[in-house]
Amino acid sequence: MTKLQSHGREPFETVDRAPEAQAEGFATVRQAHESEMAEDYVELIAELIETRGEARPVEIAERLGVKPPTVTKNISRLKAAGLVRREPYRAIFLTDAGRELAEACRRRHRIVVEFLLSLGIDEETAERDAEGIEHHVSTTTLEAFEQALKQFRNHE
Amino acid sequence: MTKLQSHGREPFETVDRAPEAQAEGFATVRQAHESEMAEDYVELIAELIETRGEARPVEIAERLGVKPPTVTKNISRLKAAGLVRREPYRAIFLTDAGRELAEACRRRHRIVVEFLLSLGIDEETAERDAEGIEHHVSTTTLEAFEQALKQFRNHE
DNA sequence: GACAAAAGTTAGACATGGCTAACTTATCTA
DNA sequence: TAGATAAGTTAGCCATGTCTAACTTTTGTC
Ligand SMILES: [Mn+2]
Ligand SMILES: [Mn+2]
Ligand SMILES: [Mn+2]
Ligand SMILES: [Mn+2]
Repeated sequence: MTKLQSHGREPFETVDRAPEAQAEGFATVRQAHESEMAEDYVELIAELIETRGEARPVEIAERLGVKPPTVTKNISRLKAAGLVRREPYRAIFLTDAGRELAEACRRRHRIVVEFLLSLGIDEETAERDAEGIEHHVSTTTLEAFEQALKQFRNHE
Repeated sequence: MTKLQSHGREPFETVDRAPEAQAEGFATVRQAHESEMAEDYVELIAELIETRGEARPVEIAERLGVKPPTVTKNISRLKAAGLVRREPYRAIFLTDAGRELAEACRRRHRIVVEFLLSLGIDEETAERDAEGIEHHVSTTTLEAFEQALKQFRNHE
């Protein structure tokens, strides 16, 4: 029976983890940030193609809130990564790999947003927070969100 | 009565937002990433001081999974930002501002972890995902998490 | 079809946050 | 207390993702 000195009802307890486990956690976050640019771009490109017929750098820049040269540079990185196909001065297309990644990202994005909405959060906040959160949600957590969402839909 | 062609039970609908709103969302994510290093460091420093008596670069490096020179560089940034006080080759202390930030971050971190745990997620996954998610949780969402947690604790 | 406007690219700069190699300082131990 | 070991720093490199300024290409209009 360790943990004797009980101190008046502390609702949370800081779990202390092994240093390596903690380090791995931070490494996971850094990795997530490395994939983030690609994920947001292909997701957006897929949506632009669907809703506007094509994906143009100007529009990508406008939606992401960055300047056109940033888009040019990043698109060429995506091309090098085999996610998009494109010739200079023309619209941007997704490769099969790009389309696959985009679909996975869109699905994940929607689940995160819907989950936040189910908590009573307003649409604007849900979208904003989801835009960052989505990249840090593991498969396990995504499934938990889906599960909670299902419960919510049955219940209310 | 718009939206005529109903297609077999689509559980999610992609909300299309104004370009500026979307851009603001991405800008928010970028800002969150700018504060992330400082937040993770002060949080960890506070915990090391509490549990080990002092915060040493080696230990910070080990826990973050980075090399010592990275810590040196980042600590000097934190010092420039007024979050940390320290002399070369000595342990690291938090300023009042640093302590305040650390407390807010620790609280937020705990809430996110507890919330994920309440969804049935295992501890290791909860901690890992929370490490990234915490930086993208607005006040609104944090409150919603707390609320859900309260419900959960009452219920089960 | 010429030319103006819009879209896109290139070049070059900058901040951030990682790294290694080599050096300095502090701590431990025989 | 000397010498070895551990801890910490410095210098310099790199990738990422942002920007501005200037140039090129495409598009739209008269
Ligand atoms: Mn995103
Ligand atoms: Mn997204
Ligand atoms: Mn974190
Ligand atoms: Mn993030």
